[in-house]
Order: sequence, then structure tokens, then C-alpha cells
Amino acid sequence: MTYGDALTVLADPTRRRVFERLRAGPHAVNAIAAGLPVSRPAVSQHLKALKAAGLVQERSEGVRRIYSVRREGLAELRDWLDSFWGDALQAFKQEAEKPSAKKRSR
Amino acid sequence: MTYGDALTVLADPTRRRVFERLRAGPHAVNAIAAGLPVSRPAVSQHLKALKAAGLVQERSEGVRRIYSVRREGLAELRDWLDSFWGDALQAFKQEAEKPSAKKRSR
DNA sequence: ACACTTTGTAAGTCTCCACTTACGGTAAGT
DNA sequence: ACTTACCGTAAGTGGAGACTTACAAAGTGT
Repeated sequence: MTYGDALTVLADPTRRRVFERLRAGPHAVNAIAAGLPVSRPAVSQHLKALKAAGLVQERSEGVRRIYSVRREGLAELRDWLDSFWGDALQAFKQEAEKPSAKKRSR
Repeated sequence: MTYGDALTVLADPTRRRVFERLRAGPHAVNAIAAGLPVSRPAVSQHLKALKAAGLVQERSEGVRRIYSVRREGLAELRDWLDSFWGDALQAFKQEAEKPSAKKRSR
């Protein structure tokens, strides 16, 4: 059920921008907050949420905290999407092959 | 920017259950609402949101509205995830190959 | 014409959460 | 030791949205 956490966390636009910022590589909190329209504590809270969802990982480097993407967190969400794909296709074929059983009252 | 809409819409657990219900195939609103812990109007609102995000499509059959999954809506989200994958990998390699230069305060 | 079914929408309530400011803790430089 | 930089957390606030009930519209059967 972790893909649900990923979806919940990635729903917020600002948090998504934080996450996308890490796509280019690991960054410290200050660097991430620079250029974003919110305060630095807000970014810290977003990173905390992302970490709780398993989407990022943290590494200490002196007084700095370097955050980077954790790909395994994305994997579960990706699998969920893929499962959707196949099932939807199969269901569509089933629907197309169905002769004319549309009378489904009661 | 449509993948953002998909993420926003799929963040809600109830709405996700509605969407997953359609994975098995097209269904009318009543059939979807049955078994869910919310009222039928709530399901209608969720379906409206899913449709606005391009994740489902609607087909009228008499007085019923049959909803089904729209795979193109998922495609953009999938591409976004994939782009993340590659970029994160590339960034990781770059980081690994980097000697220990580029340290500002060192 | 009437009753029933199926669904969408309006209006209102209430909970959740993203954000801010303020503060505390830790590391590094002088 | 003092100062400065970097960061996380606490507390409080405002706004978004998920849900409910009530109502209206459109199709179907008798």
C-alpha cells in the first residue's frame, strides 16, 4: 500500500518541485529552498514527508543534510501504474468481444 | 503539466478506490458506489474529478453513465516517472565519478 | 400520466494540511 | 568562547477539499 503514500506525497505542487529538484542530483536543503517560493522550513517539512514515504534519502555532510532520490520508492508506484495498463487493456478486449449482453436490469 | 493533475487526483484514497474499481472494466456509477464507504454523490464528484484529469471517460447508456479507464491519462504520469528514473541514475553516476573536488568549505 | 430509477449538482460543514514565524541544536571558522 | 551558517521542530493560522443531505433532470416501464 506504499504506492498510496507516494501518490499522497507527490500530490502537492511545491513538494513535487522539491522532488524534481533532486532529479538533477543530490542537494542540500538550502540549495533546494533557493528558487522556491516558500520558506526554508517549509522545504524541510516537505523533505520529511518525502523521506517518510521512502522517496528520498538523507546523508549528513558536516552541518548540511544532503538529500537524494530513492528510486525504490518510485518503483512501487510504477508497478501500480503498469498493472493498471494490462488490466485495462484486457478489460477493453473483454468488453469488445462481448456479443450483446447489455440488458442488465436489476 | 497534466501529470500533476493526475497525481493530485489520485492522491485521495477514496478516489483511488473508485479508479481501481474501473480497472476490472467499465462500470456504472451505482455499481462503483456499491461497496464503498461513501455516498453515491461523493462517487459522482470523484468521477468528475477523474474525468477532468483525463483519467476516465464517460459513455451514456440509457439513463446510466458508464465510466471506464482512459489510458492516455496515465501515460503522461508514466512518462514522468520514467524520466525520473533515467535522470536519477545519470546523476548518481556523475556523483560517483566525481573525485572529492568541488567542496566549497573544505 | 405516473412512478421509479439513475445520476449530476448546490449548499453547507468539518477536517486536514501547507505555510509562516520563532526557537533550539549542532558544526565550523576566527 | 563567540559568532555564523545550516537545519529541524513547535505552534498557530488560513484555505482547500472531501463528505453529507437535499434537490433537479432525464430516461424507462406500467
